[in-house]
Amino acid sequence: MAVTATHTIDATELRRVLQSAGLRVTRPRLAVLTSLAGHSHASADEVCAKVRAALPGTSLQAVYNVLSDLTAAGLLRRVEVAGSSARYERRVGDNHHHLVCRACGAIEDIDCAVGATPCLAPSISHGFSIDEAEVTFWGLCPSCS
Amino acid sequence: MAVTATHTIDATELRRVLQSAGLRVTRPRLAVLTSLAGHSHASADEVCAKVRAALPGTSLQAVYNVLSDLTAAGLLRRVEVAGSSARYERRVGDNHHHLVCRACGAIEDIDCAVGATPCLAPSISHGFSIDEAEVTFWGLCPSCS
DNA sequence: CTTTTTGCAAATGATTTGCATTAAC
DNA sequence: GTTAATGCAAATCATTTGCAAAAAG
Repeated sequence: MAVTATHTIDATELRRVLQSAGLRVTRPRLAVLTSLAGHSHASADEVCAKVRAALPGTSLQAVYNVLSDLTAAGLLRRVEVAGSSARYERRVGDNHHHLVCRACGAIEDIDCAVGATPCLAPSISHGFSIDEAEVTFWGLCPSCS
Repeated sequence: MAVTATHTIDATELRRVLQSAGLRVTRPRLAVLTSLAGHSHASADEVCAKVRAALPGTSLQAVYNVLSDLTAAGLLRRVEVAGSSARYERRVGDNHHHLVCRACGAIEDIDCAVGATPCLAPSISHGFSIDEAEVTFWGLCPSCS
């Protein structure tokens, strides 16, 4: 039976991504990457739900494994925002920041004004060698305000 | 039996703090506030250990209750850093930031260069009304680097 | 055929909840 | 005396771990 065209296009591309990261190409991994297309910030649960739509019977633990492997390989970025479970996104390595709605938890990406890493420097560093400045903007999204 | 002098001084001050926040003055609350003196960033477990030194038999759940009440009353600030349990500090309302060691988890306060809240503004706000910019600087502390 | 992944179950850790007892006011 | 806070146990939630069965290269 033929694989649908839309999946073929994605899969070929994603297959390459996995292989160049030295990871085996598996159905759960392709499904996780596919589910995180666009600029979504999905939790493990949400990813699992989307993955199951394409690959029924996938276990939540398998999703956790995949997310962890892909994050370790640098293919995903794990975003931890106070008060909610971890979220994952495909934008990596560009040092962007996040805007979080206090009411509904919605997350938006915010491009960093400065391209450098870290993009900010504190006045006093207490002798630390700083490699990243993580910025979270808190507020209310248009629908909640 | 006499209360020790050092406790009396603290307690009088702390008692006022609790009362002006509309909270009852209890031994566990005084002990929690005392344990968070200085510029410590302690977890619930650490607070509990310190509290028990002064007030043996205090339950961890009571400490959680107290921390939650005091945070809700604005007497404590809860700091959540990715990868570790929540920490509490007594510096509130001054919009300061944190410096975290990736290796040992040590946390230092960083005064915000700007006094305003939020101290930063993103270039694009996606229609959000932003009230806070939370900044976490990641790096290695002097002992770990 | 060898090694990595998956899937399931069970464990862990942080935190919250419910409720009777106790302490503040 | 009322009302709020404590202490204990049990529940919950996100996440990790261990191991046998299945799939990838």
